[in-house]
Amino acid sequence: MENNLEQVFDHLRSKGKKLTKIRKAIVKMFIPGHNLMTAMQTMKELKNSGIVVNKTTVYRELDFLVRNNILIEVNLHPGVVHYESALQPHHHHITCNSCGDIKDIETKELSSSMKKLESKVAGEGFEISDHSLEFYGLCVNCK
Amino acid sequence: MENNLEQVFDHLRSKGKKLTKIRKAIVKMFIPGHNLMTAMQTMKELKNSGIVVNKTTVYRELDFLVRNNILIEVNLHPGVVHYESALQPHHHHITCNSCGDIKDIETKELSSSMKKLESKVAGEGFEISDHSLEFYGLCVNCK
DNA sequence: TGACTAAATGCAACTGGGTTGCATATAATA
DNA sequence: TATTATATGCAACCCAGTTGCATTTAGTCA
Repeated sequence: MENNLEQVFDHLRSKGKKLTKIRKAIVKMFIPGHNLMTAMQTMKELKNSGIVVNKTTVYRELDFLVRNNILIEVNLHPGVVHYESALQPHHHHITCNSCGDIKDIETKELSSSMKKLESKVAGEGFEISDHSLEFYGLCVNCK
Repeated sequence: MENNLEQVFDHLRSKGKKLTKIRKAIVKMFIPGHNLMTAMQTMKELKNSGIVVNKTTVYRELDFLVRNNILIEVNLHPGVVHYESALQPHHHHITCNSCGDIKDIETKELSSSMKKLESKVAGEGFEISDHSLEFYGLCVNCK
Protein backbone atom coordinates (compact mmCIF):
# COMPACT_ATOMS: atom_id res chain seq x y z
CA MET A 1 0.00 0.00 0.00
CA GLU A 2 1.37 3.35 -1.01
CA ASN A 3 1.54 6.58 0.85
CA ASN A 4 -1.48 7.90 -0.96
CA LEU A 5 -4.90 8.92 0.24
CA GLU A 6 -6.94 7.36 -2.53
CA GLN A 7 -5.13 4.08 -2.20
CA VAL A 8 -5.82 3.98 1.51
CA PHE A 9 -9.49 4.61 0.83
CA ASP A 10 -9.59 1.90 -1.84
CA HIS A 11 -7.85 -0.50 0.48
CA LEU A 12 -10.48 0.03 3.17
CA ARG A 13 -13.34 -0.11 0.67
CA SER A 14 -12.03 -3.41 -0.67
CA LYS A 15 -12.22 -4.82 2.85
CA GLY A 16 -15.85 -3.80 3.13
CA LYS A 17 -15.20 -0.88 5.47
CA LYS A 18 -17.19 2.30 5.21
CA LEU A 19 -15.68 5.63 4.34
CA THR A 20 -17.48 7.94 6.68
CA LYS A 21 -16.71 11.61 6.85
CA ILE A 22 -15.03 11.16 10.23
CA ARG A 23 -12.86 8.31 8.99
CA LYS A 24 -11.85 10.24 5.89
CA ALA A 25 -11.07 13.33 7.92
CA ILE A 26 -8.87 11.40 10.34
CA VAL A 27 -7.01 9.57 7.60
CA LYS A 28 -6.40 12.90 5.85
CA MET A 29 -4.90 14.31 9.03
CA PHE A 30 -2.29 11.58 9.17
CA ILE A 31 -1.65 10.63 5.54
CA PRO A 32 0.43 11.69 3.81
CA GLY A 33 2.69 13.52 6.22
CA HIS A 34 4.54 13.42 9.42
CA ASN A 35 1.76 14.15 11.82
CA LEU A 36 2.15 12.64 15.25
CA MET A 37 -0.89 13.11 17.43
CA THR A 38 -2.69 11.79 20.48
CA ALA A 39 -6.36 10.82 20.44
CA MET A 40 -7.27 14.04 22.18
CA GLN A 41 -5.25 16.17 19.78
CA THR A 42 -6.95 14.39 16.91
CA MET A 43 -10.36 15.17 18.38
CA LYS A 44 -9.40 18.82 18.79
CA GLU A 45 -8.12 19.08 15.24
CA LEU A 46 -11.35 17.59 13.97
CA LYS A 47 -13.29 20.14 15.97
CA ASN A 48 -11.16 22.94 14.50
CA SER A 49 -12.12 21.79 11.04
CA GLY A 50 -15.77 21.81 11.99
CA ILE A 51 -16.26 18.12 12.78
CA VAL A 52 -17.45 17.49 16.32
CA VAL A 53 -16.84 13.88 17.35
CA ASN A 54 -17.36 11.88 20.51
CA LYS A 55 -14.16 10.73 22.18
CA THR A 56 -15.24 7.09 22.06
CA THR A 57 -15.43 7.39 18.30
CA VAL A 58 -11.97 8.85 18.08
CA TYR A 59 -10.45 6.07 20.17
CA ARG A 60 -12.29 3.42 18.20
CA GLU A 61 -11.33 4.96 14.91
CA LEU A 62 -7.64 5.21 15.78
CA ASP A 63 -7.73 1.59 16.94
CA PHE A 64 -9.39 0.64 13.71
CA LEU A 65 -6.72 2.38 11.65
CA VAL A 66 -3.97 0.67 13.65
CA ARG A 67 -5.59 -2.74 13.14
CA ASN A 68 -5.74 -1.99 9.44
CA ASN A 69 -2.06 -1.02 9.25
CA ILE A 70 -2.70 2.58 8.34
CA LEU A 71 -1.53 4.04 11.61
CA ILE A 72 0.91 2.87 14.23
CA GLU A 73 1.01 3.59 17.93
CA VAL A 74 4.02 5.44 19.26
CA ASN A 75 4.98 5.29 22.90
CA LEU A 76 6.81 8.43 23.89
CA HIS A 77 5.82 8.92 27.49
CA PRO A 78 3.63 7.17 29.99
CA GLY A 79 0.02 8.20 30.15
CA VAL A 80 -0.68 8.93 26.53
CA VAL A 81 -0.38 7.18 23.18
CA HIS A 82 0.66 8.97 20.02
CA TYR A 83 -0.35 7.88 16.53
CA GLU A 84 1.33 8.38 13.19
CA SER A 85 1.12 7.10 9.64
CA ALA A 86 2.29 3.53 9.15
CA LEU A 87 3.00 4.39 5.51
CA GLN A 88 6.34 6.04 5.98
CA PRO A 89 9.92 4.79 6.03
CA HIS A 90 10.94 3.32 9.39
CA HIS A 91 12.12 6.14 11.62
CA HIS A 92 12.24 7.27 15.22
CA HIS A 93 11.64 10.42 17.23
CA ILE A 94 13.40 12.79 19.48
CA THR A 95 11.42 14.61 22.14
CA CYS A 96 12.58 17.84 23.73
CA ASN A 97 12.36 17.47 27.48
CA SER A 98 11.85 21.18 27.86
CA CYS A 99 9.28 22.31 25.29
CA GLY A 100 7.90 18.91 24.35
CA ASP A 101 8.59 19.36 20.67
CA ILE A 102 8.93 16.11 18.73
CA LYS A 103 11.08 15.66 15.64
CA ASP A 104 11.55 12.74 13.27
CA ILE A 105 14.96 11.16 13.18
CA GLU A 106 16.54 8.91 10.56
CA THR A 107 18.44 5.95 11.90
CA LYS A 108 20.02 4.22 8.94
CA GLU A 109 23.36 4.16 10.76
CA LEU A 110 21.76 1.76 13.18
CA SER A 111 20.26 -0.72 10.79
CA SER A 112 23.19 -3.09 10.36
CA SER A 113 24.01 -3.33 14.06
CA MET A 114 20.33 -3.62 14.83
CA LYS A 115 20.12 -6.62 12.52
CA LYS A 116 23.15 -8.17 14.17
CA LEU A 117 21.54 -7.72 17.55
CA GLU A 118 18.24 -9.16 16.43
CA SER A 119 19.86 -12.30 15.07
CA LYS A 120 21.82 -12.71 18.28
CA VAL A 121 18.65 -12.55 20.32
CA ALA A 122 16.93 -14.87 17.86
CA GLY A 123 19.77 -17.29 18.52
CA GLU A 124 18.78 -17.30 22.16
CA GLY A 125 15.26 -18.36 21.22
CA PHE A 126 13.44 -15.07 21.26
CA GLU A 127 11.75 -14.01 18.05
CA ILE A 128 11.80 -10.24 17.68
CA SER A 129 8.94 -8.80 15.65
CA ASP A 130 9.23 -5.15 16.50
CA HIS A 131 11.15 -2.57 18.43
CA SER A 132 10.67 0.90 19.78
CA LEU A 133 13.48 3.44 19.90
CA GLU A 134 12.92 6.95 21.16
CA PHE A 135 15.32 9.74 22.04
CA TYR A 136 15.03 12.48 24.62
CA GLY A 137 17.01 15.65 25.04
CA LEU A 138 16.95 19.36 24.31
CA CYS A 139 16.07 20.98 21.00
CA VAL A 140 17.91 23.90 19.38
CA ASN A 141 15.66 26.47 21.01
CA CYS A 142 15.75 25.04 24.50
CA LYS A 143 19.37 24.07 25.06
CA MET B 1 27.19 4.81 43.91
CA GLU B 2 27.62 1.07 43.86
CA ASN B 3 25.13 -1.66 43.39
CA ASN B 4 24.94 -2.28 47.07
CA LEU B 5 22.17 -1.95 49.59
CA GLU B 6 24.15 -0.37 52.40
CA GLN B 7 25.66 2.17 50.07
CA VAL B 8 22.24 3.17 48.82
CA PHE B 9 21.07 3.62 52.39
CA ASP B 10 24.14 5.68 53.28
CA HIS B 11 23.68 7.79 50.21
CA LEU B 12 20.11 8.63 51.21
CA ARG B 13 21.06 9.21 54.82
CA SER B 14 23.78 11.62 53.75
CA LYS B 15 21.16 13.66 51.91
CA GLY B 16 19.06 13.93 55.05
CA LYS B 17 16.43 11.44 53.91
CA LYS B 18 14.78 9.06 56.32
CA LEU B 19 15.14 5.32 56.11
CA THR B 20 11.66 4.15 56.90
CA LYS B 21 10.71 0.52 56.87
CA ILE B 22 8.69 1.04 53.68
CA ARG B 23 11.54 2.75 51.91
CA LYS B 24 14.02 0.09 52.96
CA ALA B 25 11.65 -2.68 51.87
CA ILE B 26 11.14 -1.13 48.45
CA VAL B 27 14.83 -0.52 47.87
CA LYS B 28 15.53 -4.13 48.84
CA MET B 29 13.03 -5.35 46.27
CA PHE B 30 14.87 -3.58 43.47
CA ILE B 31 18.51 -3.58 44.56
CA PRO B 32 20.53 -5.55 43.83
CA GLY B 33 18.90 -7.52 41.05
CA HIS B 34 16.97 -7.41 37.87
CA ASN B 35 13.51 -6.75 39.20
CA LEU B 36 11.24 -4.86 36.88
CA MET B 37 7.95 -3.93 38.49
CA THR B 38 5.02 -1.57 38.27
CA ALA B 39 3.80 0.48 41.22
CA MET B 40 0.92 -1.91 41.77
CA GLN B 41 3.16 -4.97 41.64
CA THR B 42 5.43 -3.30 44.14
CA MET B 43 2.49 -2.69 46.45
CA LYS B 44 1.40 -6.30 46.14
CA GLU B 45 4.90 -7.61 46.87
CA LEU B 46 5.07 -5.43 49.95
CA LYS B 47 1.75 -6.82 51.09
CA ASN B 48 3.03 -10.37 50.53
CA SER B 49 5.91 -9.64 52.85
CA GLY B 50 3.56 -8.31 55.48
CA ILE B 51 3.83 -4.59 54.81
CA VAL B 52 0.51 -2.96 53.95
CA VAL B 53 1.01 0.39 52.22
CA ASN B 54 -1.26 2.98 50.73
CA LYS B 55 -0.93 3.35 46.97
CA THR B 56 -0.17 7.05 47.26
CA THR B 57 2.84 6.16 49.33
CA VAL B 58 4.05 3.65 46.77
CA TYR B 59 3.78 6.15 43.91
CA ARG B 60 5.49 8.83 45.95
CA GLU B 61 8.23 6.48 47.05
CA LEU B 62 8.96 5.25 43.54
CA ASP B 63 9.08 8.86 42.36
CA PHE B 64 11.41 9.67 45.19
CA LEU B 65 13.76 6.84 44.26
CA VAL B 66 13.75 7.93 40.63
CA ARG B 67 14.56 11.52 41.59
CA ASN B 68 17.42 10.18 43.70
CA ASN B 69 18.83 8.07 40.86
CA ILE B 70 18.21 4.77 42.53
CA LEU B 71 15.46 3.63 40.19
CA ILE B 72 14.63 4.45 36.60
CA GLU B 73 11.31 4.44 34.84
CA VAL B 74 10.88 2.01 31.97
CA ASN B 75 8.24 2.51 29.34
CA LEU B 76 7.21 -0.79 27.88
CA HIS B 77 3.58 -0.28 27.00
CA PRO B 78 1.07 2.50 27.31
CA GLY B 79 -0.95 2.66 30.47
CA VAL B 80 1.59 1.58 33.02
CA VAL B 81 5.12 2.50 34.10
CA HIS B 82 7.69 -0.08 35.12
CA TYR B 83 10.57 0.61 37.48
CA GLU B 84 13.97 -1.00 37.80
CA SER B 85 17.30 -0.40 39.50
CA ALA B 86 19.33 2.46 38.06
CA LEU B 87 22.45 0.76 39.43
CA GLN B 88 22.96 -1.74 36.64
CA PRO B 89 24.82 -1.67 33.36
CA HIS B 90 22.86 -0.01 30.55
CA HIS B 91 20.58 -2.59 28.98
CA HIS B 92 17.22 -3.02 27.31
CA HIS B 93 14.26 -5.38 27.42
CA ILE B 94 12.37 -7.74 25.25
CA THR B 95 8.70 -8.31 25.96
CA CYS B 96 6.83 -11.39 24.81
CA ASN B 97 3.65 -10.27 23.06
CA SER B 98 1.95 -13.49 24.02
CA CYS B 99 2.71 -14.22 27.68
CA GLY B 100 3.99 -10.78 28.67
CA ASP B 101 7.27 -12.11 29.98
CA ILE B 102 10.08 -9.55 30.04
CA LYS B 103 13.74 -10.39 29.65
CA ASP B 104 16.86 -8.25 29.87
CA ILE B 105 18.89 -7.87 26.73
CA GLU B 106 22.49 -6.75 26.30
CA THR B 107 23.10 -4.34 23.47
CA LYS B 108 26.81 -3.76 23.28
CA GLU B 109 26.71 -4.41 19.53
CA LEU B 110 24.70 -1.22 19.26
CA SER B 111 26.85 1.10 21.27
CA SER B 112 29.22 2.32 18.56
CA SER B 113 26.52 2.96 15.98
CA MET B 114 24.37 4.55 18.65
CA LYS B 115 27.18 6.98 19.39
CA LYS B 116 27.55 7.76 15.71
CA LEU B 117 23.86 8.47 15.50
CA GLU B 118 23.85 10.65 18.57
CA SER B 119 26.68 12.80 17.29
CA LYS B 120 24.90 13.17 13.96
CA VAL B 121 21.78 14.38 15.69
CA ALA B 122 23.86 16.64 17.91
CA GLY B 123 25.26 18.13 14.70
CA GLU B 124 21.74 19.12 13.75
CA GLY B 125 21.38 21.05 17.00
CA PHE B 126 19.56 18.54 19.17
CA GLU B 127 21.23 17.50 22.38
CA ILE B 128 20.38 13.89 23.23
CA SER B 129 20.44 13.08 26.91
CA ASP B 130 18.71 9.75 26.93
CA HIS B 131 17.07 7.10 24.83
CA SER B 132 14.63 4.25 25.22
CA LEU B 133 14.95 1.04 23.23
CA GLU B 134 12.56 -1.82 23.75
CA PHE B 135 11.96 -5.00 21.78
CA TYR B 136 8.77 -6.98 21.27
CA GLY B 137 8.27 -10.49 19.97
CA LEU B 138 7.70 -14.06 21.08
CA CYS B 139 9.62 -15.92 23.75
CA VAL B 140 10.87 -19.50 23.54
CA ASN B 141 7.74 -20.90 25.13
CA CYS B 142 5.25 -18.93 23.07
CA LYS B 143 6.60 -19.06 19.54
C1' DT C 1 15.77 10.35 77.48
C1' DG C 2 12.16 13.55 75.63
C1' DA C 3 11.08 17.43 72.52
C1' DC C 4 11.45 19.16 68.12
C1' DT C 5 11.06 19.24 63.12
C1' DA C 6 11.51 17.86 58.52
C1' DA C 7 10.26 14.08 56.09
C1' DA C 8 7.08 10.40 55.28
C1' DT C 9 2.44 8.30 55.41
C1' DG C 10 -2.62 7.65 55.05
C1' DC C 11 -6.95 8.93 53.49
C1' DA C 12 -10.45 10.57 50.51
C1' DA C 13 -11.47 12.76 46.78
C1' DC C 14 -10.07 13.75 42.29
C1' DT C 15 -8.03 13.72 37.28
C1' DG C 16 -7.64 12.10 32.75
C1' DG C 17 -6.82 8.66 29.30
C1' DG C 18 -9.13 5.07 27.74
C1' DT C 19 -13.18 1.36 27.58
C1' DT C 20 -17.88 -0.89 27.53
C1' DG C 21 -22.80 -1.80 26.53
C1' DC C 22 -26.36 -0.53 24.19
C1' DA C 23 -29.36 2.21 21.32
C1' DT C 24 -29.30 4.95 17.06
C1' DA C 25 -27.60 6.46 12.59
C1' DT C 26 -25.30 5.92 8.22
C1' DA C 27 -22.67 4.06 3.97
C1' DA C 28 -22.61 0.57 0.73
C1' DT C 29 -25.01 -2.84 -1.97
C1' DA C 30 -28.65 -4.84 -4.41
C1' DT D 1 -35.45 2.58 -1.40
C1' DA D 2 -34.99 -1.38 1.72
C1' DT D 3 -31.56 -3.95 3.90
C1' DT D 4 -27.77 -4.68 6.83
C1' DA D 5 -23.21 -4.51 8.41
C1' DT D 6 -20.59 -0.93 10.03
C1' DA D 7 -19.95 3.23 12.48
C1' DT D 8 -21.40 6.71 15.98
C1' DG D 9 -23.09 8.82 20.33
C1' DC D 10 -24.06 8.64 25.02
C1' DA D 11 -23.59 7.59 29.75
C1' DA D 12 -21.50 5.16 32.84
C1' DC D 13 -17.49 3.03 33.99
C1' DC D 14 -12.31 1.45 34.81
C1' DC D 15 -7.79 2.14 36.35
C1' DA D 16 -3.21 4.34 36.80
C1' DG D 17 -1.71 8.04 38.86
C1' DT D 18 -2.22 12.73 41.65
C1' DT D 19 -3.51 16.30 45.19
C1' DG D 20 -4.52 18.53 49.67
C1' DC D 21 -4.46 18.04 54.12
C1' DA D 22 -4.16 15.93 58.57
C1' DT D 23 -1.33 12.63 61.15
C1' DT D 24 2.74 9.95 62.13
C1' DT D 25 7.58 8.86 62.29
C1' DA D 26 12.89 8.99 61.86
C1' DG D 27 16.64 11.49 62.97
C1' DT D 28 18.83 15.37 65.63
C1' DC D 29 19.97 17.65 69.57
C1' DA D 30 19.32 19.69 74.16
